[in-house]
Amino acid sequence: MEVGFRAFNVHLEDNQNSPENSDDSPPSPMFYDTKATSTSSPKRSRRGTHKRVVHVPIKEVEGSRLKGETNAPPADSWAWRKYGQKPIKGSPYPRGYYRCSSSKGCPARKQVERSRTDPTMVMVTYSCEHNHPWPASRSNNNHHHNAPASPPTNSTLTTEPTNSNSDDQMEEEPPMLTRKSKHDHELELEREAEPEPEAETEIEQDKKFTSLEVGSCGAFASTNDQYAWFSDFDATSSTMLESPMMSRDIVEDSDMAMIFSIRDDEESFFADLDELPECSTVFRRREIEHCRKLAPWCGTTG
DNA sequence: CGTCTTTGACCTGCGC
DNA sequence: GCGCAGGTCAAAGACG
Repeated sequence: MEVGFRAFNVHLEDNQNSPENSDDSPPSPMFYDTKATSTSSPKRSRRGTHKRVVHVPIKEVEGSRLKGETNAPPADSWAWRKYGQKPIKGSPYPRGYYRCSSSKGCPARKQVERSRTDPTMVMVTYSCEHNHPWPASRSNNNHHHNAPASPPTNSTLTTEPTNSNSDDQMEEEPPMLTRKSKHDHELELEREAEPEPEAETEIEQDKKFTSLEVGSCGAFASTNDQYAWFSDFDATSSTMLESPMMSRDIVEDSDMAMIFSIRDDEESFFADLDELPECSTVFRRREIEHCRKLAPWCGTTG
């Protein structure tokens, strides 16, 4: 199973400086101005939508790789359907275009492209938000272990999604699961179904987050389901922190700041875990503990 | 049979 | 206004 959707680098595509460019050379102007301000045409509005760029280690992606896809989409719990692929000038890797297939009219889209400078990373650009709740079937399972992660809020570490309203909400980047990975994911969930000691506290956290989330992600029903996918992240502190969703609130916490500072260590730590395809359960536990060390509030109610 | 991937063509936005 | 590049559509084929 995909260890989860770990965004090692999350950036809000805010016109201005997209730091991520530092990572990937900025050959494509898109990264700088894609986020236009007017979403006039519902159809092809290249710059009409806000985009969030997430860097994900290819390793994770491999887990969900579909038939030798060069850059399979990192797994999140939404169902994505590929509708196009294009070679990008300046990049040796093509960019894949995916749209949410969980719901028919869902405008959510994402672009998956391997990093030019770091082939081990894939850049996932999300645009538009889901106009439907988190897939119920999945959320049910997810609820088994709601992670105490972090407050689901929009925004990101670096920039505040001025994007406003609807577009931004995408934050809900769900731990997506592609067709095949979905199955695996569910199997994993079954294995993990066992309640954990932290369960209660996690629930508390969940409640807490629930209240927080409301309002930030208004586009779709703000319910636990909405963030059910969080469970996929689980206590993956590192993931959560960098997830576009939670970043903002988290960052507000001084503790979190510390976490960010140590993120490098975490990365290496989790990187090793990545190697383990089915360590999700252990992984989560360790993450939780780790998280607690880093942030006392993590995994506890107070 | 339904869904998804692939792929070429078309459309739109932007820079010159 | 023209050309380039990115983004999307839609048909065909593949897979479960």
